[in-house]
Amino acid sequence: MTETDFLDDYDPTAFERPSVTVDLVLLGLRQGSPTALLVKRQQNPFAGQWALPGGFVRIDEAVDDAAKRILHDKAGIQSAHLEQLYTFGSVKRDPRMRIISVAYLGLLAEDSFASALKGTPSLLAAGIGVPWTGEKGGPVEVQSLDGKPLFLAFDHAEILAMAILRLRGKLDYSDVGFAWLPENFTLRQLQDVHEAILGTSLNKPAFRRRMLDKGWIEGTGERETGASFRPAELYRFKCQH
Amino acid sequence: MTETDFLDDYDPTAFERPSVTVDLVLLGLRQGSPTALLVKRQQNPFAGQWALPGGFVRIDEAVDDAAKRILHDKAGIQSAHLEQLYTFGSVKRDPRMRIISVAYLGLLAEDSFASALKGTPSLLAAGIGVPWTGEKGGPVEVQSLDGKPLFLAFDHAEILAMAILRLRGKLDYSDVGFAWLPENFTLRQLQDVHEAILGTSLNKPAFRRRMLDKGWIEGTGERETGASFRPAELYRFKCQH
DNA sequence: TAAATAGTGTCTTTTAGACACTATCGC
DNA sequence: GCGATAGTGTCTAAAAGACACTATTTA
Repeated sequence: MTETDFLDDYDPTAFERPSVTVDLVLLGLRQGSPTALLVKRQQNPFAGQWALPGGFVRIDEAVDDAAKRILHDKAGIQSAHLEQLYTFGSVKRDPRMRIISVAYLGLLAEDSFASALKGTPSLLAAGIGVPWTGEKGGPVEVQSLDGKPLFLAFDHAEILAMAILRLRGKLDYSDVGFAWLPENFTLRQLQDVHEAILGTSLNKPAFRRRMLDKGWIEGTGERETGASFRPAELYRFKCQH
Repeated sequence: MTETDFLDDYDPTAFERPSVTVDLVLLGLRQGSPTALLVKRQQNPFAGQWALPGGFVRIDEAVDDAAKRILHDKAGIQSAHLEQLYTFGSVKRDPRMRIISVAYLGLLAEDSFASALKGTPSLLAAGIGVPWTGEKGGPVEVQSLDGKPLFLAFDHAEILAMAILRLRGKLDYSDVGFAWLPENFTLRQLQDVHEAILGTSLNKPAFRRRMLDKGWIEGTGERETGASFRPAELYRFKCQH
């Protein structure tokens, strides 16, 4: 509240305080589909189920910094596109105690995602199921890469659903569409990312026109290598259009 | 963090916990301009400056419920369009102690706004200054209704700026544009609200077409009264298009 | 009938989708 | 030259802006 007449009414030290945590929705692109990084719970509650990586916010640490620290400590990732998503604050979301959790959305480039999986064996890559195609939100269905359904602990399915909606919503007015691409990329790759996020197919000429007209990207003059056909030009994202 | 192997590493009871508060950005429309409700701080820090109404989240209370309670207790408002905005979590945002604040955006219809001002004398209506027109965000300039600049306490100018950007961003894909209107309204009133939020003027025929094509509103067959010229038809918002 | 605003018809401009076509690479 | 994909030209459809025009009410 940070407001003095309220402090008069309620001395904060006289009230029990909630714990505050950060939960990370870490999304990458695997085989053309959005994929989340999860950790398996070893103990109750929700033992054996999967959860978002998370951790406590320390008393001398900004919430944003806690998110970065947990990204590093829990997922072994040095840096990623990280942004605050929403704060989940219902009373009983953790059955043990009052925990308010600030959720963050992190987008991992392909190499980042792969090395996190390799370097931290407790992590699992999970595909995002049907309601990805849905509109309204609500909990999301998640499945392991071999197709088995996974059950997420706590309200984490709801958090994941919100992450996905945010991603879609921000796709065409922010730089989130570039987070899953290497520094230099082809327009085809960019279109693949957009199609994966939106879950639809897009018109090629229209997509090119829009992307080039926005002025967010510029050609490098270089071309992709390794293709057994005509190589496409490589583009790069011009920071801060 | 609601994740057991983390609980093993860090016993939450062993760590000092932050206080969690809610701050409300309560916006109404006064004389065609967006206007915020502020309270004057009586004590240090920031004594004499203006702040957003706020209060502590109780240990047995959902954050959303805290926002509703503070809306009622601090502003005397029974109900309003209230949605979570963002969580401000830097370490030194309150110089006295560690406070993490979850900001909410509330939109008040004209009568609600007026009766809040009347019923709670400590509240002030403040106009929103220049950077309202800006694009990027950053702190916002605020002025009293007679044009004098006001200085907001803490990071509240930043919170207010974010509220404004959120409002603009959600205007054409959500129902926020109706929150400032009575149940029955004319298309001219609706356009005025949109123009106030966007800070631009809009094309009348195009605006009508878009609104009617969306299917969110329906005519009532009634007409406005009290006009000294041709009265306009009254429309109503069809909940949940 | 004058004043003032509600509400509409239509032309132009812009933007998006469809689709076919040309260009260029490795083999 | 063949296969395959990059990249473009152009037609069409849909949406948005501009602007003038008609309609309706009060005074």
